[in-house]
Amino acid sequence: MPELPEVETVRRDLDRELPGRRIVRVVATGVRSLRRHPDRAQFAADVRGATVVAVSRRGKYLLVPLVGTGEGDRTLVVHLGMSGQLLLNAAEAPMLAHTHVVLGFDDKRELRFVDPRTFGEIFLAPLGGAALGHLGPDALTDLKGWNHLADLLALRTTKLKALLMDQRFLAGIGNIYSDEILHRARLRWDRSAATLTPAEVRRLFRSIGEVLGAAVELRGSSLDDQQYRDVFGAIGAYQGQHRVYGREAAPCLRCHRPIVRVRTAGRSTFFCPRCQA
DNA sequence: CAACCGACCTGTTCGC
DNA sequence: TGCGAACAGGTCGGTT
Repeated sequence: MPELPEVETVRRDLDRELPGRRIVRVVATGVRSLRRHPDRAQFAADVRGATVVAVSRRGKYLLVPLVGTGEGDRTLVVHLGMSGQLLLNAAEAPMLAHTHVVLGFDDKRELRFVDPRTFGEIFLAPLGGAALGHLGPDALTDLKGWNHLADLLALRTTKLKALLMDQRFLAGIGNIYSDEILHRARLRWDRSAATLTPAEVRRLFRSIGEVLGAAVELRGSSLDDQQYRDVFGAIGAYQGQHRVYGREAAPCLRCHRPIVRVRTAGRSTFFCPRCQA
């Protein structure tokens, strides 16, 4: 479910709400959500009593550095997977099904990790550790210019969409935003990365920033009004700006020809065969 | 290195 | 109305 804009929306809200708050209660029941911590009681003991320093993000991972954890300071890392939500609730609010981890704060609020499909996870990592070492530059904050992107693209023969979604190449882009970025850049999903002209690299660079930036402004995409929610339970609004994703057979908003959907590597890709080349 | 596949899960939607 | 199949924003590991 959540890609960079959704995770960034969660990050911004949590970074406004949590720093300075102390964790006074931990419920750590989710075996799969805490799969890196076979000893969940130990995880709870390590987190209890710690104070949130800040909330940052790298790609689709949320990073919550803590001071005062069991064995020195560590970072709480959260990945939402396909169906994960982080909700900031009053302690007395009813508990949703599939709530796997609850952090109770010293202001009577709780941060709850809810995740029906359990593809997401939560774990503690050493501060500044190598837990996320496989990630490439963050697609929103680390791309310094179109030459930087040109350098990354050089020598890559992969298809553009696969490359944009490869978290080792650029961190944060998933199935929705890769399609939206490539449509805005007027590039086909199956173009080999190494064949881009300088003008095309520039279009791709601009499109990455514009699509992700606009999606963050609108607090992400909530496709079926049930899935992605921000920490207050509200949906995003960027789905109303989608130009290709979920629009099979609908007219392209640029050239009015029908949008086409293909399945590759088990997932849907939407594009306009006329204006993407 | 690149492309594809199944696996990991639950919930919702679609077609008969 | 019922029921199985298909599908869903992600990632990993294995195979070709």
